[in-house]
Amino acid sequence: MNERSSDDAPYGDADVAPGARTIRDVARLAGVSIGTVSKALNANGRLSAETRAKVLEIAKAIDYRPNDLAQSLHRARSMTVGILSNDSFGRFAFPIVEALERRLSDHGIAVFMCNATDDPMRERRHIDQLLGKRVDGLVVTARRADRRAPIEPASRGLPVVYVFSQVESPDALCLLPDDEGGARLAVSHLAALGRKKIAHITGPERFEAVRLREIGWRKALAEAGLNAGASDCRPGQWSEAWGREAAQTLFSRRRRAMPDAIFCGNDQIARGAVDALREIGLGVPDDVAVVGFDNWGVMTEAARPALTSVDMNLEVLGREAGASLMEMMGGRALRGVRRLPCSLVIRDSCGARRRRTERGK
Amino acid sequence: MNERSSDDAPYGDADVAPGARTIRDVARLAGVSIGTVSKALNANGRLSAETRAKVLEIAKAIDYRPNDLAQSLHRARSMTVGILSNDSFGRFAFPIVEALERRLSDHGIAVFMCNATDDPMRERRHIDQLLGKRVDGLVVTARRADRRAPIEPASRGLPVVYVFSQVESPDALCLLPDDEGGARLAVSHLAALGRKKIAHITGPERFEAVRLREIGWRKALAEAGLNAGASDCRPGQWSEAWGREAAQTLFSRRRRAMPDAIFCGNDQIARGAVDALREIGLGVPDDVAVVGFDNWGVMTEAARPALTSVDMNLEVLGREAGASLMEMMGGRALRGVRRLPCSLVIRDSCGARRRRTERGK
DNA sequence: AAAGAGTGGGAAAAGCTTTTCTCAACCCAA
DNA sequence: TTGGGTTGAGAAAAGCTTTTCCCACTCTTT
Repeated sequence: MNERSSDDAPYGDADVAPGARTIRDVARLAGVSIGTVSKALNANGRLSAETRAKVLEIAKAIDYRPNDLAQSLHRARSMTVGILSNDSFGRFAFPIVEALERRLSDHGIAVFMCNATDDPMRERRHIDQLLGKRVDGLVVTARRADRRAPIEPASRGLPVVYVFSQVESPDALCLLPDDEGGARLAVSHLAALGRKKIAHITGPERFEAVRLREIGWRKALAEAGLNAGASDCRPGQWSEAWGREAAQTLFSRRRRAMPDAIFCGNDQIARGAVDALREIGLGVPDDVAVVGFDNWGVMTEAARPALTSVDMNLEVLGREAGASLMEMMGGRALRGVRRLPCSLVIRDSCGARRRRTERGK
Repeated sequence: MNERSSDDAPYGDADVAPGARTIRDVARLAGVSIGTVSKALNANGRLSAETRAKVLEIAKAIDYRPNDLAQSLHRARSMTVGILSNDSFGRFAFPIVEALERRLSDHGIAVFMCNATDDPMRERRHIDQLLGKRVDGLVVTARRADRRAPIEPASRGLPVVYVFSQVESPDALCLLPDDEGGARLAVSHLAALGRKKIAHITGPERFEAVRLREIGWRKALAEAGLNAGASDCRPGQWSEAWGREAAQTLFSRRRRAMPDAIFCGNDQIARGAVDALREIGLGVPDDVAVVGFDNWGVMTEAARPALTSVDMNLEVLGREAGASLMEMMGGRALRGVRRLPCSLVIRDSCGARRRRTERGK
């Protein structure tokens, strides 16, 4: 216990210069060269077990951590990517970005977050900054009505993935939810439950998502042998107020022309609709079934009854974006538009759930 | 036009090696040394105007961008900070993070986004990663019921700011909204409008914010010479359902004991309350005034009537966090708990707005 | 015309790693 | 005893900038 052993030296902070420890500190304390330290830490060259152990011990004792900047400089890969959001990160971008960050950070890749808020100058500055930092890839995300122009550096060979946003160039890789498919899912479900007259209240038509969801609605109606009344599709706003207003209009018709189901373009509209129906005195789902879109918990759970809704599986979108980006960073060239499937989350507003007749068991 | 001029050489991509251009490429094409290029780009040493112009021209032509990794390595400042979020970035963290990012990126500082989702292992990994990347500072944010343990590397001299989250150590700098003050603002406002019996429906008591808002409510009542009935404070859940339920209970009392105002712990509760009141047949704000907390647009605008609500000014919080972090990175030591003021956003549910009697003009 | 001052640009070090190449020492066998 | 093979570790270059120091050249002045 008293002999000269590795326990003798505590290697306190006093032994190393202030600031972060460098490989030099380890080398000096271990009495070896910096090359040897590097080899020991990376289990790389040929070293005696003793030397290796000694180095590792010291490195741990002084809490040495390799400088990623130097590593990146050396291997010409920074192990970082940038995420550029245009509309500020909102309800939609978040789950995506979160899943993406998780995916990438599991592979040791860190994520720079940049928010351009639709300001081209800021976007330009951010891209410059990211290029300066030598990011290995870029993710561009934004909820936008229209397609955006591709980011410039794509031409420089930097991998770029557009997620939840579509770009004009055919060489870009765009990941999007399958809005049309999601709409079909919802409307087919309603049709399968026996609904005959399914209306559609939705958001502003300048959104591509609105147009695609309407197409899905029409196709599903056609498949089910139903037809869309001339005034059964009501584009408007993404708000509860619009949902209420449109529902009121829809149900101020003569009784025969009233819908027995509404497929809504988002959950806020759907919630407005169920509120209006309740106030009119119609039961949901008994008289009218309602399905929303987005599966946004705050809305679906607070609505009475709880909303059945289409989920865009944004986390999957984020994960796939991460996976695609990593493939591209690995050298593969990906391009084109990929639309990932939505799913339908069934709650009480569509009438598919068996009515609970008893409370207890 | 035909003479030898600087327009002769387009300096196409063919003239430089693949990958990002380096200062060497510029030096070679300009026929000067790399030191000279550096001086020209940084307007630093003594150079002839010609040389400087030539270098700048070439740098621009080949789209040269200094390698931040090398710069950071050299000046031992990475110009990056990490943002560590514990609960996933949610409705609260977003505005903060966004303002923070904007503030920092205006100073050329890039932001690493890390999400630990309350997993200590992930948090540890993220911190290690950030330290490896030699971030100049760290922001920790999270909406949590309880105080968290301080991040470890704080002891190493790395500036850390806790925002929207409080930490046990007195040496830490914590930025928080003034929950108590916000509550007083709301309740004093109601009292000033002549309300005599102001109830409080709020969230789970394990949240410090709930406890502080209750204190604010009590103090404001006392200041106004009102007293809090024994059952006028109702902690519960952060949900609309709870808001409805609590309001129903509150108004199933005998008429004399009914409140004429409710201060709610958040906007969801407030919205549930106004819905319940409407269904009971009580008018808001005529019979009962309601004030929410958070000023969350989705709720305040959709509620009928639109909710008056306390705004925590999260963007200000984010901006201040950025400013504080930069001060700390500049060498100043900041510590302690700073609570930033809330403000009251007046809409229709509190009765302060003049009732619109005419529609047209 | 020569000496001194001033000016413009280059060389080199430093910042931290990784990796390759080289070298010294040791051991074993002939 | 000597030579060859093996092993362990160091030296140095490369990756990209910045900055300091120094040198050579030119212009001015006496």
